[in-house]
Amino acid sequence: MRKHVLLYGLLGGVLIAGLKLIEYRWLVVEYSVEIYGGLVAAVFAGVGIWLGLRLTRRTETVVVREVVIAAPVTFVRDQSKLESLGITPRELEILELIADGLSNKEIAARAFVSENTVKTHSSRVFDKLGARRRTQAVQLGKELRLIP
Amino acid sequence: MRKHVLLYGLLGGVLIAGLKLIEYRWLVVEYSVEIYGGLVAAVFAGVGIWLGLRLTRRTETVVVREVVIAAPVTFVRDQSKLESLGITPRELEILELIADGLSNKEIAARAFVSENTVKTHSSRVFDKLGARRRTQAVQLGKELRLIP
DNA sequence: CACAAAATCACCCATTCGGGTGACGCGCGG
DNA sequence: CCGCGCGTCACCCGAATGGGTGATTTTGTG
Repeated sequence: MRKHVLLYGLLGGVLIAGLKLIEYRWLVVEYSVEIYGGLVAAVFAGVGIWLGLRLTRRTETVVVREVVIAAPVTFVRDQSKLESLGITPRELEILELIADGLSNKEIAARAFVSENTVKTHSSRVFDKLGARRRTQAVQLGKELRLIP
Repeated sequence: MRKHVLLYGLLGGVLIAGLKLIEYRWLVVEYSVEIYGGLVAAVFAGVGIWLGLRLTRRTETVVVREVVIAAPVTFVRDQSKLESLGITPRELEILELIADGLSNKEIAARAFVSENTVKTHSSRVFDKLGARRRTQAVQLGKELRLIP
């Protein structure tokens, strides 16, 4: 920065000196003062632009901040698969309870229905999932993103 | 950019005109040509700098890239829990197959052992996990990071 | 209201599962 | 060499599970 200012001053001095020299030689007598002014203007404008570029050279800082997004534990149920399989809300609920490792009896107690009802729901959901065992139903349910 | 160039040209024209005017009024007769040149130089240097600034204005770009680091599919078995529970490799293997939704018979076929052996292993692993059903064992196994 | 889908419950039967017990062989470390 | 842990296998029994059928009630929608 300071270096540039000094350089600018020095350059200016040299130019002034040069102009002075030119002036007394032939420019003034040969050409009009407009030419002289234009020349000076052009030179200084050029120097000005150059200086402007120098002074404002700003390295384009690209800050790349890598942010680790919160673990995608955000379970989203695949509603479309749920519909395409024709699994009802109640059946899904039973499936979730099965996945929690509960027995039919425990599920019945928790869902306020009879054990037979739980069996019916589970049978239906197994059928829709193509599962033969509850463990398989759980495995498929997780794989198909029906349960967390 | 083009706008700036046009503006610069226009400004230059106006200045030239102004100078022309000044020239015929009093500047030339009152002051030396050095003053005149200096004035022109100063004006154009200023304009040049301004133009330089305009043309090179560069906004500091901060790019924030949100990167999802390696999905937490990196399952690491909790060896310590495995040891503290006294679960043997074979038992763990059976547990994994149970988690895959296989029946004891299927597991027996896959592990090249009799169904009775599978039952023994599963019984032991259930006991060590404190599970009463295979679904519960799977649930606990996943929770304890023993199986994926 | 009428109809369909969903939810509820029951019963039967075969299979699977879980729990318990006992036994045998193998390899390793005291 | 002997004991122990591990893996293997067998048998029994009761409970849980699944598979099938049928029926009633509830609920939502046209």
